[in-house]
Amino acid sequence: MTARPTLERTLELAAFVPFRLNRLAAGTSQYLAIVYQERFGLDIPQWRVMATVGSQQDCTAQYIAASTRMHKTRVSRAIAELEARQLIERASSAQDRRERQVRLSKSGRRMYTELVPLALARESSLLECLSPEQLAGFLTGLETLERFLQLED
Amino acid sequence: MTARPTLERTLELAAFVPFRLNRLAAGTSQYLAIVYQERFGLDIPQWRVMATVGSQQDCTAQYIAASTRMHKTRVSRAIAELEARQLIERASSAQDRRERQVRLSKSGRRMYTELVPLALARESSLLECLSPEQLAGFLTGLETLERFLQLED
DNA sequence: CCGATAAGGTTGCGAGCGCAACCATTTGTG
DNA sequence: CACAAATGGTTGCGCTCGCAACCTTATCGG
Repeated sequence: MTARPTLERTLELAAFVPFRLNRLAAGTSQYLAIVYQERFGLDIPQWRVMATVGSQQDCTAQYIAASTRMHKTRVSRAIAELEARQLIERASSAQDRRERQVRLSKSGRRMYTELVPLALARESSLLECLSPEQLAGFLTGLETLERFLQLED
Repeated sequence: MTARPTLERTLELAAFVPFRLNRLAAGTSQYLAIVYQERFGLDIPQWRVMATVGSQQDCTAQYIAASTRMHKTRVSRAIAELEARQLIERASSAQDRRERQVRLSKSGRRMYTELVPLALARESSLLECLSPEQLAGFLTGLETLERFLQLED
């Protein structure tokens, strides 16, 4: 356990948890990039939109923004690019003509069904470096931090 | 424990660890920003340079880039801004006139001694949401992941 | 029923970042 | 000793992102 008094006069960045979490997140993204980027030519916003639309068809840009925690302009641009690549389709909603329903196209769904197992396998291959007890402990801490920072949906 | 078969055909982003780690890192940065940003007017690169130079005086830009894992251009610009604010000073090295030794100025050191306790306290206040056992388990998993992804110095 | 306000979504713009190219200096090699 | 290659660091450029402003459509209040 790395207990540490609060009154220290120096700060080692390599031991500072916020820094380590940023570094870990970047490393993890890098580790995952090989599946969505090199193989499918998606960047992170596009990948997140694909993942969201794939599991929750007929959703709005707003819903995507909320559940991915991305800014709505970032979502808007990712959607526009995916539509240009004909991976998703948009239809104006009948009830509310401001919003547009987003769904996967045929080729989008094909990519999705190919992409998801690879992404999940990559996640597993990452987490396999942890023993079952380590994984459980890590996820418990992660959940508590998420609740504390109100990061859940 | 969130065991999950690898052959699932759908992916819930909210349960996908790489996504959750990115979200946590962003949330943590946000949580920390109040000390270095609002109070001292530093952005993240500047804050990291300050932290590094403060604990390791007379280091080079290269050393800062390596230990913060930032791109050397990002470091170069952060240093230039901190120098313009007279928080750090640079002196050309005698042995190798390409490199420049970076150190905190008087006012830089004053800011550092004010900043470090606040940052550490903020880190503690974040981690206090975890029980001691949760913290230990979380840090253990974090370390293992760091080793696996080769994120250490 | 009309005007004000809000909500879904897009776009112009400026800031920050990484890549590649560059300058200055040092090190290695014939 | 000279020249090629490597290293520390900076800068031009294009890309991405978030903010603010905007357009369109819905909703609310009188």
